[in-house]
Amino acid sequence: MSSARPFCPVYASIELLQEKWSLHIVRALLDGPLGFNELGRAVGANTTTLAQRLERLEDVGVLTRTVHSAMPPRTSYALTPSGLALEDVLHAIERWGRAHLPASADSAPTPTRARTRGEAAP
Amino acid sequence: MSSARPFCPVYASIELLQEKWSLHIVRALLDGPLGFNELGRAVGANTTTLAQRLERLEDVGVLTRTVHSAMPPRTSYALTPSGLALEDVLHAIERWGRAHLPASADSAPTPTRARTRGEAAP
DNA sequence: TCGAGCGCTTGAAAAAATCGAGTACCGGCC
DNA sequence: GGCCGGTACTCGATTTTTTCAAGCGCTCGA
Repeated sequence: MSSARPFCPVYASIELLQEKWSLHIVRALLDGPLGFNELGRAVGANTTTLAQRLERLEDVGVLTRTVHSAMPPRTSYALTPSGLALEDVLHAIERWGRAHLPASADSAPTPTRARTRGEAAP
Repeated sequence: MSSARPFCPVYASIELLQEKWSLHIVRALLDGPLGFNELGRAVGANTTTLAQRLERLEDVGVLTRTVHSAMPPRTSYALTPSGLALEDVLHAIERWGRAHLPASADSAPTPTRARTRGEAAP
């Protein structure tokens, strides 16, 4: 097995996906493109971090930013094929979460859409 | 403001896995149980965060801490079935990383060992 | 005998995320 | 017309998270 590798794609992927909100962002975008604030509300992130994360995700080619009109501001963020491929990861996480997380309740009809962010006490 | 917080397992999973080092820890442990410092070196984390993360991961039932001897300190951390189930997630990430991450872009920190750490510009 | 290693804690510093307000303009309500 | 709330983001200040550095009690290998 290679030991002295200067670049490990797995390590790098983890580092990327582990940044706060990146997975949430991808998840939200799997349902279709969204605008900036729209996205922010969907995942529950603040605008500052969101902008940072979006820039990074665009950088690595996970999503694209499309400006429809400068003023009035109208932008939309959409996943690239690369970002779409992250669906597998999200799916694996989803499966795991449903199977192995505190089974406090599962009768929620609307699991998605995290409006109010919050630290849910289990 | 009736907080209709249905508790979304997917959201919670992401929040958990997104904490720094947690995925790295699980990945390292997939190869077999490790001791505290051993694990720390394997993933490249500092002891403070590591202890924190391990406690949390033990809390949610992803891994178990086994103390073999108290005073020559000897402890080992191993994945539970639940933690082992995260292999799917890691696998998905690995596949994605290999397929979609540019082999020469983005400043990836060193994988596990080698290299002097601490490169972030102020 | 002596230093190195074990597992982990503490307190302070650095890095990252969050809050809150602000920019420049549009569309709807009345 | 006049006012509110929405759009996409940025800047400065605060809070949270992660890291650094050192150390504890003890034991093993050289």
